[in-house]
Amino acid sequence: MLVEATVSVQVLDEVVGMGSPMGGAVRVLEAEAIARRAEQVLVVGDDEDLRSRLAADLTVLGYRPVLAGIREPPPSTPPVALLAAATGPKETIRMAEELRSAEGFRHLPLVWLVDPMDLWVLAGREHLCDEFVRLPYVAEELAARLRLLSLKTGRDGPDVIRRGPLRLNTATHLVMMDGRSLDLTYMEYELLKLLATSPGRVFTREDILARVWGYDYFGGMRTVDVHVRRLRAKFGPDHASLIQTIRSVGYRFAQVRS
Amino acid sequence: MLVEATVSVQVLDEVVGMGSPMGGAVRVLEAEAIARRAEQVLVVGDDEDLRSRLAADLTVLGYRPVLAGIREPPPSTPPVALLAAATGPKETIRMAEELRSAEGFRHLPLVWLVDPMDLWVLAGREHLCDEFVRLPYVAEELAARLRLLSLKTGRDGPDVIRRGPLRLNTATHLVMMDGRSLDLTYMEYELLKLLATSPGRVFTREDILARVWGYDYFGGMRTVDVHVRRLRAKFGPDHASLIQTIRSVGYRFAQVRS
DNA sequence: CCCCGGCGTAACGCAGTGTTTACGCTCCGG
DNA sequence: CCGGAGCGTAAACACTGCGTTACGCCGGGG
Repeated sequence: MLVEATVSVQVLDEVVGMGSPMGGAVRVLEAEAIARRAEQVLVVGDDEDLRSRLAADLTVLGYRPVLAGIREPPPSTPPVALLAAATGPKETIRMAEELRSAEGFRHLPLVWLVDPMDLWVLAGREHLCDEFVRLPYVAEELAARLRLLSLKTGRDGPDVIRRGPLRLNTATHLVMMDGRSLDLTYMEYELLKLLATSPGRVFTREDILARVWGYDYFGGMRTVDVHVRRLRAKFGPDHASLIQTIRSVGYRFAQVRS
Repeated sequence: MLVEATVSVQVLDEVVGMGSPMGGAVRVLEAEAIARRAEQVLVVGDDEDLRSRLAADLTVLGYRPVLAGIREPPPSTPPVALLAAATGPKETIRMAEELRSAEGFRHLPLVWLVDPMDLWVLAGREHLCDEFVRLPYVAEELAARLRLLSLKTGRDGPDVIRRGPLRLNTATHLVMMDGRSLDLTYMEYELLKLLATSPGRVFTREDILARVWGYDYFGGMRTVDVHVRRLRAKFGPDHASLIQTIRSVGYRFAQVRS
């Protein structure tokens, strides 16, 4: 499983690496399909017809659909979920809320399938929806949106955080920069994980000390500075600025385009 | 065009300045002024028909479209751009690459308008596309995607204070004016945050010193003046009047439509 | 026992910021 | 028309906060 995932990333990077005209694009799609053969997509909803069509299309696109009804708990934790409700937008909202409040699915990116007439329900509910597709959907659009979503959320799976040149596998504690693995100590890893899980967000030294060192920790603030410096040193000069200093406030992980 | 804009600003300032009773003519001008304050959207491309339809829909949706051809440089730097090409996807790619390599537009979020037949061009070009809309587009979908995009790029959300052309993200400490990011120092940021959280309310220098510099602070009042000046300088001549001086009283943030 | 990696603390210098001062302009009342 | 209060502006000054280095403690493994 781990080996498969690694191979996938490499193949995808190579494919993305070359810019290509029309003929190449087809090859890109095929190669991508092969690369992603292990990637699961959760399809949840009560619209049997839509669900089965999605399953078929996803299979062609190289994903592995995992079907679930609206009341049954999802059988596994795929990196992304499609919400397909026949009973209308109210049911979609309910499913989204339920998934977001369920342990293990809190950060699962949600893709809504929405009738154009029901688009109004999204207003003010953007926190429940990471992406949406207009019905009737087009398979190519679905594929493109899933690709964009995977780039934007920076997650290659439930355990892998991707931020620009950085890969952080929270399951194996493996950290990679530009494909080279970084040897981080425990505190360095925890600090980086905190910052990288919320790119752009500013953390004060108090925040960091409390959340990494523990709420009962009592020590100097400069501890954080020094650990940030050690991280930046291991990042190398090209990527030292991935962690930015906000003077008189704290630190933040840079907002990088994936 | 330039004259219109100038007039609008003057009228707005007057209207804001006094609590004003107004006749019909003033109302019209005020509406223009409000429109000027609305969030700008750059519409660039060679599809005249699509461009004008987008302009009309965006206006209805409360945005302010800024049109540009494919060869002319954009007249300003709005926070988001729509790419509308009639000559097909190759032109869209060219436009995206050009904008991304142009100084000042490097981080401009790009929304592609794509024919379903041309969706393949997106594969491997995700770095040139932050969002896309399938043609023929639906106005409600466009609105929803623009909203989602501004959430994801941090231009809107629960932590963002929106005041006219100003965006103050308290989570990332990022401050934007008309889509351009402002580089503020800590005191400048805190001062602006205080004023902007209560637009229209007048703060005396004592108020400001106590709430920004601390109740135990003891120093000259002119400190506030100097920091206000630096803020206005960074706002630029067009927006310097966002912070208004109330002679013999103090300062206040202008009341603008957010 | 010693060695060594991981971690916390202290000290120092510099760049970036905040503060003070000085001067000129504008507005307004006499 | 004059004078003063209030404010804008620029520049000099003072200092804080951060990066950086060095050092010492602690715990685990050889």
